[in-house]
Amino acid sequence: MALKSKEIRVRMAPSPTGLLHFGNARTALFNYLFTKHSGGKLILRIEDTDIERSDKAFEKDIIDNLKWLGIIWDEGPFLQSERTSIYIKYLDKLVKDGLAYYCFCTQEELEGKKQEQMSRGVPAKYNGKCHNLSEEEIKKYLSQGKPSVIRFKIPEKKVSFNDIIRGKIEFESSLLGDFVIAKDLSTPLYNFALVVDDFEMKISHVIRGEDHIPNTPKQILLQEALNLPQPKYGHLPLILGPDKSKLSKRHGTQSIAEYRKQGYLAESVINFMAFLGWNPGTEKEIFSMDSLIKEFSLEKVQKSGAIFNIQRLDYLNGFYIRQKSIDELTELCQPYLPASPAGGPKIDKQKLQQIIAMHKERLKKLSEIKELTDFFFKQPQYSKELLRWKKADDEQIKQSLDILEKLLFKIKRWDKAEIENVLMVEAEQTGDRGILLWPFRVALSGKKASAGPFEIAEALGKEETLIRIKQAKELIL
RNA sequence: GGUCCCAUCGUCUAAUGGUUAGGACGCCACGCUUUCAAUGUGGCAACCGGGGUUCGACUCCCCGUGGGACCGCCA
Repeated sequence: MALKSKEIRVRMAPSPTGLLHFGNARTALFNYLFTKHSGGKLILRIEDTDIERSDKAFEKDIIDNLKWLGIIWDEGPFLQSERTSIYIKYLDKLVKDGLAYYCFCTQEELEGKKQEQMSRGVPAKYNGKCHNLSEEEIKKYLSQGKPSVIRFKIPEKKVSFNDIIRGKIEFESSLLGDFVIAKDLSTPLYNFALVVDDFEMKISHVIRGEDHIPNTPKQILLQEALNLPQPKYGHLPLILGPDKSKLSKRHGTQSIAEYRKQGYLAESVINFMAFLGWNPGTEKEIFSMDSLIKEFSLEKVQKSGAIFNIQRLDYLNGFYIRQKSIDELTELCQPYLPASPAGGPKIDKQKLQQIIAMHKERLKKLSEIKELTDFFFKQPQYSKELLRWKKADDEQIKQSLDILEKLLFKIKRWDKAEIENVLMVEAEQTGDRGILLWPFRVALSGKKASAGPFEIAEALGKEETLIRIKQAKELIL
């Protein structure tokens, strides 16, 4: 049965049994892009039928991070746990119609069967043992309180659907086995609740991970039994770990929250995720959410899985950081910096912006700002050897520091251009600028790699700069 | 084991029967530079294999092979 309405209605249906991770988030993004591109409505549905594993904290994490990413829905969030009365009607009908039945098999019994089937090389599926139970037997077992579940009676037929991304996919339903659709009359399970909800919410397109392909025939059969329309399906390729298996916890933390905490920008994560399985067909690689919406189409989605490549995310994040204004970037870096300098020079807002500005293009993620700029907030600690430029001896280093001290002391207008002017004249005369400039930079930063010494000196201020030169001299003695 | 899905540089990918197989990340070299970045230039690097179809296959078909997903009273 085809959907009557032309309206495009799409759902994101995460289950709150874990944090929002790259897999979920990418699926959510593609749902969002598809919906917005086609002017449809996006519905957020929380699939929390499993009360054991569902957690409000996860639900909150998913919602918060979806918002942070800029993936905004039009309706919901709807919680399946609050919709049981709706499912019950449909479940009831199915049982009354004889299309679903009680099963009293124990889990041990079932597990043994499955192992046996697999070792025999036949499809692992339920054998339909309880399908032939009589009314009396069922009543008896039920009144005895014997544990039971409700299974859907699979009709034997070919089930096929036309996947938007993959084309025709066909299954033989006899290989499926009667699956469990509810624990009891008031506790529906995933496959059942989903089919009812997709109908109730008038979902036109189901866009989800490839791992759901095997669920699709089950859901189609359920739709047919309930006489419900069939939405269109599109199965996205999986995001893979370095070992090419489905991305999961064993590949390390993949939660969006964790990346966010490390200082990845939402725009980088979005741009990155979009290209995991999709590309515009042009050589353009930098996309904002708006331009993604404009150019996205499911037809251009890849069929094969994409390995999660952190280096690319880092590159993108560095790129987006460099696009930020100093104002904005300073704001973003603030949480990663010490609240107040411990023993170092006073740092006001303008100074802070100066410091951020000189590290802008060295940043791959915001959290790195701490390590990069720590010497502004406290006296640097370093070994004497670090002051040595190439094969300079102690005497040479001392001489350089003396010259620096003398020249810097005389500077009236303390800004980086003036400092550079004064020092470069001297540095050029030595024939190797490093003789003067390397110890200068190390004395100020205590690092073997840092931003340029002139801008550091300017930000540090004349007094602090001279203090640090003196400290370097003490080290060399 | 069964079912299903997939297959271009290390990675993400372009190519829709005719290209020196293109771009990006990463890597290497060089330039700029006191260092590290950023940046510029250049380089290395791929059509899984075998059969067809065709004047011509990365592109279409078949068979292998390889990888993956699923086979829950999870979603």
